[in-house]
Amino acid sequence: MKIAIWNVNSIKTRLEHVKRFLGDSGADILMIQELKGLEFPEDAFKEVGYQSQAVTQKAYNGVAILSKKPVKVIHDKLPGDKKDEQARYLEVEQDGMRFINIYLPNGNPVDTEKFDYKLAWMDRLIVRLTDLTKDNIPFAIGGDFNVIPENKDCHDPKRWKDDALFRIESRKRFRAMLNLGLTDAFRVFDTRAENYTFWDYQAGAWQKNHGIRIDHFLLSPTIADRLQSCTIDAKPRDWDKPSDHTPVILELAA
DNA sequence: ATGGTCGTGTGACGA
Repeated sequence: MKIAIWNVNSIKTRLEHVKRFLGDSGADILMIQELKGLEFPEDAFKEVGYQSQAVTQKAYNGVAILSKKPVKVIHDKLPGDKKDEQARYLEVEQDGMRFINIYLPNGNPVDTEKFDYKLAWMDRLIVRLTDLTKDNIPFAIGGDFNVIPENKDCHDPKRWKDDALFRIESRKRFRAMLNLGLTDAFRVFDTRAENYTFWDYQAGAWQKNHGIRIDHFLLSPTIADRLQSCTIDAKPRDWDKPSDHTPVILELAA
């Protein structure tokens, strides 16, 4: 089966892009982030053969899971803080597996409460993934992690040195997730630098390949055993009016 | 060093 992730930077603006990607990729499941609005075009996806589950809020954030087959929603927010209203987490079940879609907080500027929120959100996520691991529940978590794991995951480490996406506090927590026994699916197949999933709209970043790798798939051990491929599909970044992110596609043995 | 770009929703803020 094929599962993809994509930060679309507004579903209203990128509806045709997403439909085109579904057609091109034939993905069984597509997890999208940054919907950026209350409305979700459920009917438009139904017309092309995908049911959807969406968690939305006004203007910001928002995540959805599109699927050819039905899914059961397990959590529509990250457990651990009843006061957290931001639409950033969706966990569903299909065929005994959990698929978790996240839009992890950006965290900039680092000298504000936004960075504290990011780190606290990551701590809650580690608790959730620890629980799933203890219960031996097979899962794939994917989405916009807003973390640059290593130097080679950005074009210019000096430029990112003090950024919330690259600060040691963020990378340490990402590492803690890997240390649960999870696999960074993309890195199984390609360990080279200059593989990116995001390029800023400004300063010709895309044309110069000045990007960062911040959209990830992490797999629990039994799912990792079925891993066949994980690739970055850079083509949609070159379409008209693109998102600033591009999809990552995961293939698992049936 | 500065300004450079998008999106929401029509301001300023977020990325």
